[in-house]
Order: sequence, then C-alpha cells, then structure tokens
Amino acid sequence: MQLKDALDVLEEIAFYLELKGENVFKINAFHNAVRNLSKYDISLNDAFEKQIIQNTKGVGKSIQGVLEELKNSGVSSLLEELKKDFPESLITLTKIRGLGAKKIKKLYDELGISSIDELEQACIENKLLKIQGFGEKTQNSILENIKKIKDYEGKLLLHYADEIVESILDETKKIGLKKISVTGEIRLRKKVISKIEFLVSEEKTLEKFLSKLKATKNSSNNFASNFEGYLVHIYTTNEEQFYFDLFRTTGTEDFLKKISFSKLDEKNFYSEEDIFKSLGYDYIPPQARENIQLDLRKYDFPELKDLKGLIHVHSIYSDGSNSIEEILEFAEKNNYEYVLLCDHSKSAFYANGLDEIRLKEQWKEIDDLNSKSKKVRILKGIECDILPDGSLDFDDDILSQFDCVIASVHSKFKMTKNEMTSRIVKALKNKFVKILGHPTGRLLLSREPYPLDLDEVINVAASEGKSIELNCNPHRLDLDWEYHQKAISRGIKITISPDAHSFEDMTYVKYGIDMAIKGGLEKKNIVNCMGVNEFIKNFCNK
DNA sequence: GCCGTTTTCGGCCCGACTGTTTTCAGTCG
Repeated sequence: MQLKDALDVLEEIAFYLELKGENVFKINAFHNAVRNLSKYDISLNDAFEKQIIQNTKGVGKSIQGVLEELKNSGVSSLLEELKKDFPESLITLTKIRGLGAKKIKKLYDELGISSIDELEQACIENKLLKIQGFGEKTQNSILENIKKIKDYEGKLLLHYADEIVESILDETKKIGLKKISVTGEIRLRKKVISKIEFLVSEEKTLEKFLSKLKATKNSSNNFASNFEGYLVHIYTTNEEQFYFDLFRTTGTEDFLKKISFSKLDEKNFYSEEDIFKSLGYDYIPPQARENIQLDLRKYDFPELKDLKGLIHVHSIYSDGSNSIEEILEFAEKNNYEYVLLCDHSKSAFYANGLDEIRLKEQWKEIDDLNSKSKKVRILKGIECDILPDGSLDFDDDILSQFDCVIASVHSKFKMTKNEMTSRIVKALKNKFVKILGHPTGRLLLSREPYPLDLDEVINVAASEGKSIELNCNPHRLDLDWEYHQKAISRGIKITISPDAHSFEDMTYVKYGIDMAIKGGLEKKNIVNCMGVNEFIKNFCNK
C-alpha cells in the first residue's frame, strides 16, 4: 500500500468523525497528520522503515496505530466501525466541490440523500432550498459541479492511463502475448484519455488475454472491457497487417484523411516509416498526428536528452520533498547541465513560501553546493506569486538578486477576464520576470482555467521578450499545445518545466516533450534546450 | 487526537471566499 492510499483512509476517518459530530480538534488531528505526511511519495512500508511515520509531528500513538494496522492488514477497523452507521455511497458526495461533512450530514439527515444521483434529483426538484443554510446559489453550484463530475467520469489523465497500460502489459508478459501495442488516444499522447486502446496480432494466447480482461466482443475484430471503471478496447489483427492497423487505429481520423491513408492499395508494411514513405511523406510521430495544423514535413522535434536545464524545481525550503543536494544528485545522474531552483515566494504561505530571511539561507546553501559541484550548476530562481494587483511578491531589489524569476498566479482566481489579463500583463512587464508559469492555471479534469485573454498575454510576452512555461505536470500541461504555434510565431520561446515537488515529478518532463511535439515545437523554440551559458545569457539577470 | 510541559491537562493555523444570513458557518487551500 502506498502512503498516499493510507492518507486517504485517514481522511475518510476524519470525514466520518465529523459526520458523527466528534470534537473538532480530534478531527483536525487527522487532517494535520495527513498534511504533514502528504509530501512523501513512498510506500507505507518504507514510511515506517525510514522512521517517517514515527518522527512526523502530528502523528501520535493512535494515528500511528491506524497506519500500522493498514500496513499489516490493508484495512482499518476504526474506519470499518465508523462506516457502519452510514450508507456506503455517502462519502462519494465529498467529490462535489463546496460540500463538506457538515452539509453532507444535513442533506442526509433532512432529505435522506446519500448518493450523487439522489442529490442531483433533489436539486432538480428544488428540494435543497428548504434546508437551513442552503440557498439557490448553493443548489445551482451543486448541480453544476455534479455535471462536471459526470463529464469527467471514465476519463483519465495521461499519466494514470500510462500506469494502467503498464499493468496490463505486465499481465500480457506473464501470459506470453508478444505482439501487442498500445494505440489510439494514448499512443497519440492526448492529454485526457477516454479509452485505453490496444492492438494485438492474433496468437494462441489472445483468448487468455481477453478472458483475463473479461473482454466482450464488439465486432469481428474489436473487443471491449472495463478496467477499474475505464473503457478498454482491444483491436485484433494479424502479423502481416500489424503496422497498417497500428497506423489506422492510432489515427486521428482527420490525420488519416489529411495524408490520404485510404488511398493505400497494400496493407503489408514492416514499419510505420514505410507507410509514410509510400504515401510520399516524412515520418510523423504519433504525438504530432493529433495536431492537424502542422505541416506534413520533418520537424526538429526535441527528445528528453535535448533538455539541458531542469527548470522549475521545488525543494524542502518550500513544499518540495527533496533537499537541494538531492535535486543536484538527480540532475547529475540525468545529465542536466543546470537546475533552476524555484521555490514558492512568501505569499504562498500554504506552500511554506520563502521570505527574505530564508531566501538568504537558501542562497548560501546554493553557493556552497555550486562551489563543490563540477557537473551541474544550480541557479537561484523563484516561483514568485503574481499578487491580485499584478505586482510581485518581492520588491525589485530582491528580484534583481535572483538569476531567473518565474512568475505565477496562485490566488484569487475569480477575477474578470480583463482584470486577470492586466494582472498578468503587468507582471510580465516587470523586467526581472523572465518566465510566465502555468499561464492559465487550469487543472485538467478538475479546475477550469481562470478567465484570461491568452492571445493578449502571448502578445505581451512576445514584445517583452519573455518565455512562457509549458508546465509538464500531467494535471496541467499548460501552456496547452494548441497555443504553441501562436506563441512561437511571435518569437516566444517555451520553457519545458516539471514544476517538480518530488523525484517522480522531475520525470514529468517526458509529458512536456510529448506536448511540445504535438504543438509542433522544435529544439530552437525551447528555452531549456539551451546550454547553461546560453540560458544565462538570454534568461538570467546580471 | 496531538503536543508540550509549569507532567497530566489546556490549547490546538488561519485567511479568503462564498453564500447565507442580518452576524456567521462551512469550505478550501
């Protein structure tokens, strides 16, 4: 069991305690424990072995007991006991934004609502207005949020899809199924996946594979299955037509049309390259086939190894889980020339943002490490909050002392389009700001972007000579690939950054590479394809 | 439930926001 799953159990316990009207401080104790442990991305076993559970503040005897029990048996008897008094589905209501334990209890006690469907029906029938503390706006926002949840149902982010693919491919290895490839949306590297698709060439083991997935027949060579609530499609083919069908099932339909795929008069190919060749085109990687605007020519697409700078990394100084030394080791191991360390600024109190005093401590540590490190240069950066009025979280005197400043919006999302646009435009005009972080603030499948005139932001970034981030966190992927051509056509360079808070996050740049290819970015368009000296020359103060 | 200690019980993070109220409760990060 992962520590994160165990923390979900603690959150559930807190929820049921709150339903029962337990002491607020007792409930908070569970929330505190979760908060203090949530920065560790490890298994529950490791958390015990590394003495993390034992030494973390806010994790006392009894919460430790719960975690111990989870480690040993996978369940919590406390949670099981608490659950007994309520319907199983009640906790699903916590998925709805704006609903906490208090409101859920009211809905349950007064209207007997215990599921999202029941709640939706009650809203439609105007029943919530009768309850004290609920009004029209609350009812509307609940309905809206339910709609969102239903829209998102069955869809998953790319990195989760990759995990599922991985686990299914592990199974096929055990079975002995050899000729299988992921195809369709995942192979195109779409940012949100609605079905998981495989192409398999028929062999003896196919039946075993299909029964393992409990797949049912759709048509003669198409099977469907449901894996943990997600749709899986399995297309079957034969050895000779494998690449033809891989090409076809990868799509997109628009792309196939664009290259006149249907005009191919033979079906036996030995690679996708051969298919492009016989159609008279250079090879186009699957990522780029979703972007119908791109020319059918060879692009100088970036690869992971072309990224020379690891830009936008958080350390334990703010809300990251690694020390600067550990980040340095990671960078060395992965052949980066430089790291731009970007912890949060002081206003980001929820993320332990740095004030001027702690900044100085960090700078000293960076200087010390730089004097020892031969291979990797650590640069002093900051992810500086853009305050609601467009000013920055440090004054120019402090800002001037960073090598490079990334400016991002983290608060007050609910502004008008005009207000938000001028807020960001003002920040971009600060001469020490070099990169705009996650420009739209969206969280895929969870939070809409804030209202923003992105065209205007791109125009200003261009005229000010600033870079825009392609945030590689699979929840963000922001700046979206659909805006890449617009940005580079104005001369903007894009920064591919992991916005990392852990080692795992640092590997997210691979999703950035996927999106960059999709957007039609070439190495020359990407800031961190520059070596350290060129980066300093073009994007650093001093 | 956790912590800290003036060691056995009292205090516990907090500000912003929203929507409901008519002065505040609930939620969120």
